[in-house]
Amino acid sequence: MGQRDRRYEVSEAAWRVIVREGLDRTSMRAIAHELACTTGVVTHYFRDKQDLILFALHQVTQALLQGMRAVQQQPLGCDRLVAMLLTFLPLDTKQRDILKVWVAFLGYAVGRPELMAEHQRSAGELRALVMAELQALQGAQYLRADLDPAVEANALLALVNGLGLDSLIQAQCLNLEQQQQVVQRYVERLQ
Amino acid sequence: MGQRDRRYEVSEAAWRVIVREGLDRTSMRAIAHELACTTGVVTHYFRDKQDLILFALHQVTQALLQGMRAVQQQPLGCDRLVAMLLTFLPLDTKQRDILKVWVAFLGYAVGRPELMAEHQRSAGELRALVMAELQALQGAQYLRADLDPAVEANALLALVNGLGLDSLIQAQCLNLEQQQQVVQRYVERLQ
DNA sequence: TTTGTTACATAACAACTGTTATAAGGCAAG
DNA sequence: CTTGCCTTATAACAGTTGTTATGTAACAAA
Repeated sequence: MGQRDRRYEVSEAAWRVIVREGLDRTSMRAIAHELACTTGVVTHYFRDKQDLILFALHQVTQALLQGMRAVQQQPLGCDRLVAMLLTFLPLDTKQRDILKVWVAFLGYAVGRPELMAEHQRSAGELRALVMAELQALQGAQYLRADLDPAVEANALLALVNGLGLDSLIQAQCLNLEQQQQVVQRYVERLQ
Repeated sequence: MGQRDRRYEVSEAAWRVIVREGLDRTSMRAIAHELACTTGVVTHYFRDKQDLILFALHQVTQALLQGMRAVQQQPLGCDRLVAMLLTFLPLDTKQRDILKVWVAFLGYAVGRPELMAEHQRSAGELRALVMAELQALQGAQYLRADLDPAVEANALLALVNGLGLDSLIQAQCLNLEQQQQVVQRYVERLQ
């Protein structure tokens, strides 16, 4: 087991504590306890707590990007775009946890410009992917030529972000099927 | 100056600290310092810190509801619905701060079911308002009769929530005019 | 004036925080 | 074996946290 893997283990332990107890209760000692070891391990693989936080936040971005890239295996088409967008909805426990950690970090970034900048970069990468998808669909005549890919990419991401958030809050919201329909219909209107 | 007002002053001081420094750095002492007094004031008007947090969170909900109810003065129509939805977008500094505090609290509520339930109640009230508006518009033949008000209310709120969030992250996102257009177009499709 | 309530200040408490230094064991290379 | 590195444990540090108790003015009611 390399040191790389150990870093991931610490980060994943941090995730579990964040999801279960909240980010502010995720102390070095709590992470170590989750990993069933002492704080010596945590401090050995991460300089600072901020170092750990940034690593864990980066993991969130990677998880989201990985989910989106996975559906790029499918053949080009509007269904692929929809599938890509549905990646953001918390359909299983894992994606639900990803969203929870993401929200926790976003709230934590309020009043912290350097962390908010990290979110900005992350959102930029995701938007670029969706925008490229839209342009590809436009080029293949799947979508109308008069719409602005940048605007639509933002709108679509905002929509799925909002839907995912509502799911997290569990505001007696739409079930997953209904959420998928909402996204589906929005995409259909772009055709 | 009654005791009610003093409670609001403390809560507003807490808001300012949250926006400027982040929720986790918003300690009793920081709030007192922001109010230019000692912690005795804070502890005198709030039993717990949780008591203070819940009050401040409730203030966020009230601020959002107040903004939505204000536009209900306008004559019924699709423009009123759009105006109601635009309430959630951070067009000025105050609404931007409201959104920041809201996001901070939402992230803080991860791993805290009782706080998440408060968000749930808040979201429920907002959704009820939008849903009532949709039903009124349907009754007046402004909107198509075949669409489900509950689904559309959720979708619309998700859209504006997502747009507002993107604005907060400042992800080189759409400017306010473009965001308004996105909402406007979505509503037009419901007609 | 006396009394009692409200409003605020001060100080101390134990618990917890991130950080750091030091030490001990595991294990491969020489 | 010895040497040195990697990993982990332990302990202590100074600072911050929420909470609580106590003290002290201000001020209205009696």
